[in-house]
Amino acid sequence: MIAILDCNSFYCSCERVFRPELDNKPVVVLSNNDGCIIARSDEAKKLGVEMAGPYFKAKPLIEEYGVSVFSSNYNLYGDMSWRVMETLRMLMGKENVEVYSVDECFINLEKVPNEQLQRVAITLKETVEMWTGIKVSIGVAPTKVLSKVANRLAKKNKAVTNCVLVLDSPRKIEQALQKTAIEDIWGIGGQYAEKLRLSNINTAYDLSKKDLNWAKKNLGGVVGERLIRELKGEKSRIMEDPLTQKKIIATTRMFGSPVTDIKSIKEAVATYTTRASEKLRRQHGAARIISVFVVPKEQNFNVRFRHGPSIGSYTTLQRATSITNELIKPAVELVDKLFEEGKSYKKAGVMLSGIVSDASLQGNLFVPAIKNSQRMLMSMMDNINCSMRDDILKFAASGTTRNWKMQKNFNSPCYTTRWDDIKSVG
DNA sequence: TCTGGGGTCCTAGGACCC
DNA sequence: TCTGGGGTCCTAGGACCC
Repeated sequence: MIAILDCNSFYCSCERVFRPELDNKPVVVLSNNDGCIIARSDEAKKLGVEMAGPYFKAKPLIEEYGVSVFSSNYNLYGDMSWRVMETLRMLMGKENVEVYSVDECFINLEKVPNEQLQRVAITLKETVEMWTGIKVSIGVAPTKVLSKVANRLAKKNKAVTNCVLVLDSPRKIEQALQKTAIEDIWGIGGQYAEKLRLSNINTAYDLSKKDLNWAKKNLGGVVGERLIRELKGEKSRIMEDPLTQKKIIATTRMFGSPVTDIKSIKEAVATYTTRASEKLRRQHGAARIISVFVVPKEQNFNVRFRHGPSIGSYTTLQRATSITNELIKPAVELVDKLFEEGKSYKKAGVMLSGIVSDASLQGNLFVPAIKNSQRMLMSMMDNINCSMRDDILKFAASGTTRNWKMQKNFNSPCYTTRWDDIKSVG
């Protein structure tokens, strides 16, 4: 059996751990740039605050009910996430925990006898909550997709399930599938849901009855086929190796306000490249392809949502590298190619791909070998930036004024990752 | 006035190779 | 009087996830 453990209203819960007076009060967390709402506590959901809705639209409601508002604080969430995952790795063995996202992970329960599943799940839940202060929900079932179904129902009926639901018999699975609408299945998005509804397939149960060839034709080939296998209880998505490296590393941001000068865009791109190469070094990788894109601010007021077209280009380097300044140079050159005088931009991004492991770096006969001193400099900068504040050390290309920086008007302190911000007691 | 950021996997089609 | 078949790699684009 497989479990999925998922933190309840994760970002809100993180904020509340350090502000216990907000327990049982409505709380929301905003996306970067304070643009839209990306997490809501149960109390905020009940008030009718919508997920992913723009903040300015929900503002009247938020003010009326005195909802607490936070800008996103990814240092805090990343650290709290690590604590949750580390707790589970300690309890179940790290080879049995697959981190799926910042607030979710799959847990392999193959070795747990069926009659103990419920007890084990409850122990996991209680231990995580006690050690980290973060509330979680757990769904257990024979496959990943079914465990997602279980998890969703566990959360939906908190009063009955206490946030733990085990689907350990064909009858329980069938009932759960009947209670799950087609668009609530993991892997069915808006497009497919609409298509399926037109064919009169309305619940997960209906879909589980379709045959595999039908899925192959109508549900995106092997992806759909696997999904239906999973719904039928046949394992088709296995536990994945936690050590695999990311294939793409991206750092992209909206600007705090539209930008019209190339210098600011170059500074932003240099800064994003710095961030991205830090992520790259963290997984001991090196990248051979660097792409840069910019998004012009649309002139048409009717196009209000979803980023307009982005304009991008990429450079393939002679050899893979993880050294920041070797990546900044081509990145900034790409900006020269993309930027158009007189245009106004609202977003830019950097993506690293063609990633190989640092250990297996392919040399290229025509470029000199990497200098060790560069490597040491990089790792020193990473250490200093990590242990002190963000960005204490940076490259001159990143600029010092940064009027493109995003807005964050409701920031909470970095309680767990910055010495100056640690809570004092008594 | 004002709508995020960072990923994954898959398919199709073209280029190229033997 | 007639032009294969199979494989790999790359890119663009679609769909989905949290």
